[in-house]
Amino acid sequence: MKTKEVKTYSLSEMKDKYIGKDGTTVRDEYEYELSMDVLGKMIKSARQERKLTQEELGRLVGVQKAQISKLESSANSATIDTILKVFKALKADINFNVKLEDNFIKLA
Amino acid sequence: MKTKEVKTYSLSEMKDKYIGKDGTTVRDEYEYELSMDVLGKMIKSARQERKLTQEELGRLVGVQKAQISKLESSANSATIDTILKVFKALKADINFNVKLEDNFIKLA
DNA sequence: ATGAAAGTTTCTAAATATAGAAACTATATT
DNA sequence: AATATAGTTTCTATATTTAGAAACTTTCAT
Repeated sequence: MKTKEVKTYSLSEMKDKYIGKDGTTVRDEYEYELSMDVLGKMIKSARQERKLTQEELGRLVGVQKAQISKLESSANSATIDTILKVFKALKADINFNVKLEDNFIKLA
Repeated sequence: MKTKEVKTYSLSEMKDKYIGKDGTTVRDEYEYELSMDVLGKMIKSARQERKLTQEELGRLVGVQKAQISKLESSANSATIDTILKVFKALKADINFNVKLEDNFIKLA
């Protein structure tokens, strides 16, 4: 997998952007640009919110803790299937959207 | 890849849910549950909005038209890398979020 | 400082995705 | 109906991901 150095934000940094509103955080409504990097961090963050160790999450997913570690550190580019399996085990919903940019020019 | 039969909506069906607001559609703000199925349909829909054939998109991504066809029909579970490559070629931003469900019970 | 628990890395094997090429099918257009 | 264009499927090869197991390292509590 080819990787590129990009400015990253820690999850907590990103989550700090949330606006507290009578108890419920809007945090989970915050949108992230899709990347394996952020996805891995989201898995870790969700696992921690569930108070699970990598081994426990592994058991829920049906894999070794080593797999969870690899996913969280985005050691490689996971398949959609794998991502879904993990979030399902965490009882988390993952939603997305696509937005076309304005600057597209179709060349002949 | 294991698949499951689920009730699906066509992209246009889904997009019909948008609320028109002075010219600009809110359509692109609509959120979809992550699945290879929907992802494939989004690629197709975005490609069509760009007025590209599968062959042309293939050229932009750097693959044969057959690959684009496979992705759009979700013949398999793509990797995040592949998904990103395609949306990048389409000059489209893909964002996501994760929401923890309430009904999680950690068993001992 | 020691020990236990949690997380990471490395090795190997197996499964799956990616890819091109070519044949095939479907869709339009005239 | 014939042709061109667009999209799909099949075949084969290669690359990559997934996975377990075990060794290793880090972190944390005492």
